[in-house]
Amino acid sequence: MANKTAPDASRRSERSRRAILDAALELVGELGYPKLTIEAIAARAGVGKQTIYRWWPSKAAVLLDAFAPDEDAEAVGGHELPDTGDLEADLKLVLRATVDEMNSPKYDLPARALTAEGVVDPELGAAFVSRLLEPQLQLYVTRLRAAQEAGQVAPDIDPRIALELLVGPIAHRWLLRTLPLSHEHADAVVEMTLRGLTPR
Amino acid sequence: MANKTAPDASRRSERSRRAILDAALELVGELGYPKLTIEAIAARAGVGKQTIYRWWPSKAAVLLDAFAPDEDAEAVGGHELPDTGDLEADLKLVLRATVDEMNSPKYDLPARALTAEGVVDPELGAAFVSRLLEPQLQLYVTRLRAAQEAGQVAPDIDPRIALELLVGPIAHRWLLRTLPLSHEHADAVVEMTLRGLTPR
Amino acid sequence: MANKTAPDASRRSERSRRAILDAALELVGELGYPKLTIEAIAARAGVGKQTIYRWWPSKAAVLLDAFAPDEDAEAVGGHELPDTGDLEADLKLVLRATVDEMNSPKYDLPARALTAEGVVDPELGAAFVSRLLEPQLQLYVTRLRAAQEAGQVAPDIDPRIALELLVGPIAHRWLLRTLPLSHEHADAVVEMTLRGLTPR
Amino acid sequence: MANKTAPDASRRSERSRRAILDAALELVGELGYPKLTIEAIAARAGVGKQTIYRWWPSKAAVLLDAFAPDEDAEAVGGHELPDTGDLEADLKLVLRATVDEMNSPKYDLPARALTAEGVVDPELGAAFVSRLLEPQLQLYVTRLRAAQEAGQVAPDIDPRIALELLVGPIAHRWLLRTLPLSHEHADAVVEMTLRGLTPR
DNA sequence: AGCTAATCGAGACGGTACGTCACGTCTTTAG
DNA sequence: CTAAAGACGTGACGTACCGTCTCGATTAGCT
Repeated sequence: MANKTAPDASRRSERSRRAILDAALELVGELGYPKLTIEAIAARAGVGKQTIYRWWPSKAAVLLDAFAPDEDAEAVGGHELPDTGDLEADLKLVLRATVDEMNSPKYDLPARALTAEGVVDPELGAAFVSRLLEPQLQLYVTRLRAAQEAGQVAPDIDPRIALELLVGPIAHRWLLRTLPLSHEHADAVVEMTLRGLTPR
Repeated sequence: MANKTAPDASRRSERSRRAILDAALELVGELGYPKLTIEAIAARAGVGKQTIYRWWPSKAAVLLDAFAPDEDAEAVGGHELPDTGDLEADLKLVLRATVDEMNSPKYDLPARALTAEGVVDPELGAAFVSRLLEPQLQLYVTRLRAAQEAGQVAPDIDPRIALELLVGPIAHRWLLRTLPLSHEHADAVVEMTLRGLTPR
Repeated sequence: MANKTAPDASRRSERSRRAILDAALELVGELGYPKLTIEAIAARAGVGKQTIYRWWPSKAAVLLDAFAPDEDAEAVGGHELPDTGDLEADLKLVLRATVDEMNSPKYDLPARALTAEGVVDPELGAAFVSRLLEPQLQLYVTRLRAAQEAGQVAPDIDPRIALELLVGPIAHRWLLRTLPLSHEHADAVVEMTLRGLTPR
Repeated sequence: MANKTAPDASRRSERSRRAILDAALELVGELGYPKLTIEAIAARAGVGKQTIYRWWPSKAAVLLDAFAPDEDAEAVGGHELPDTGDLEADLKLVLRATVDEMNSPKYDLPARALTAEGVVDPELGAAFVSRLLEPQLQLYVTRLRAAQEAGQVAPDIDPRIALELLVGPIAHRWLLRTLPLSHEHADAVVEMTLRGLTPR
């Protein structure tokens, strides 16, 4: 029961909403997240500050909306992973694409900002994960299950953990900048994940 | 030629340094990182603001110093990983300990704060990695090489990547809170990393 | 030619008008004039803001209407001053009543607010004077002229100035709060005005 | 006991104080009191807003300081009324000067603003009266007492009331704008006050 | 052992952004 | 078609911290 006299969403100005979201994306690119201010977003969007505060609780939330695919827009850049029958090749393809994305400033900057904020603000983090990350991860689960049915992956493997072995190392390098991300690295992660360390 | 009139470190007040570091740690626990302010640290430490600005470039740097083991102090809770000859057991032991640490608020809060800040501020991130993270990761490299020599790990495995398969998934869950961290999860990661996904 | 699309007074809602005026009076008592807002009046009156803006140019104007006797209503608490033939007694009676009014919070607060606003806003001031003050002052003129005809006041006296000698000192104390208003003070003003300072 | 952690007045910047006071006076002349904002004063003075809020509770208080003679500066435009032995002439001189002052925009605007604010804000009103008005009024008391000793004023006259008969009517016209202020009016007030209304 | 220069606690300063409030205008919805 | 409701752009509010800058009052470390 919202007792905060919630605003009437049906009267909301779509014009302003878009302007705010666009301005936020532009500015995060120009200034970086820490220097991004609500006042600047409002100014750039030609909007009153209150219009931002009315609809979003924080600049992170604005950015999340700005960055997230529009609700209805089907899928997040495709709603399934490729399945050529060759699991290793398919995973390499996808992880290489991920690496490319993370290496492109257009994606990198806002994504880092949101991720960092989510690390520290659990509420935002939850939103980030459920709206952006989890749908992506489910694609891996689906693909891995298909591989399992095709006998290419051992039946006792938990696809959730498997996915983490693939994605975790990439995310680690990306977020912490321990070593550069590269196609070679992505390939190595896929190969090692599929085969394991132990000699056979 | 440092024309910034660098302060004379020999005259530095150890008393103030400790008070600042302690205050920073206390406050990050009480308020969380975003509400942590230099003014509050100064007030809590009974110190002038300038004394902080003289010695640290940002609140993140203060926190890094506060959180980091004292320079020379012999490493970060031990300078090697256990080596009982049983690689799987040893790794489980270590990763379970890591999980426990991440589940304890005393470690979790400041560590998240620093990590998040490092995600977004490359300079701080580099310091964080080289002072805190990398030394830890090197321990894995060392242990894995030992296992390689003992024939428990295939000779063509790159220990750096291997370590990422182990640590990446844990870090992923910790930072993004996709799913809870647990001993079971740590064990599963170790097992899957060692064996790989492919049926054998 | 009024091109401001003047509202059609014949369609005006009397219900809303009264509610607004009542709300304004209530609120000025509760909050004082500076904290009185149009939004609060609208809310209290259960009225849209536009309904206020349509009919009044400012909150001061609302308050003026709220405070003023209804247009045609027979004058401002009686349309003449008493005339018992004893000028001094009559004036004391009237000024004592004025003092009492000014000492009663119900009158004091909105009257001060309006007066203060009129001091600073000439337009409102003019309205205030012509609608509320001047009719009152004319009563003094009338009474003084009667006294003049009865030979109780010297024929060369300008009743307008005389009235100011009576009313000015009371208003001075009231508005500037130099010293408290009292019946004794009112009496002293009447006596001194009638007799003058010079020994006779 | 000030528990608001009062600022340390000895460290106060005289430079900023003057700039603020000057800016306030300038701006009240340019914009009028209601449009005078603290932000504008700060901007014009080249000063942070906090520096104003640190030392003054309201824009009215700033203006009071700006308008008031500097504390120590001896007197408020002279510390006594003229005494030529001719009371009537002396009073006319003084009241005519007062009228001139009130008719000059340079004095009129800020003085009205302060007076109006004092009418509505008792705290400010008290400061206004005790710092600016009362010292002036005391000069009348002194002059009238001298006249009393010289036998030009009846001994039972209360100089305080007498002064109000002189000043009240002028203030009344000034503040309420009932009729214009003029030398003739001032003269008439003096004459009528001295002689009274009653025929002699 | 005293001098002297740096650091220290303190906090005022010019700023920027915050999040809130009210303004006066405009649009949408229910009677 | 009016009027309630309230979202909107605007702009000021008063507060919180920023990072810089004086201030004495301790401290050192070097004569």
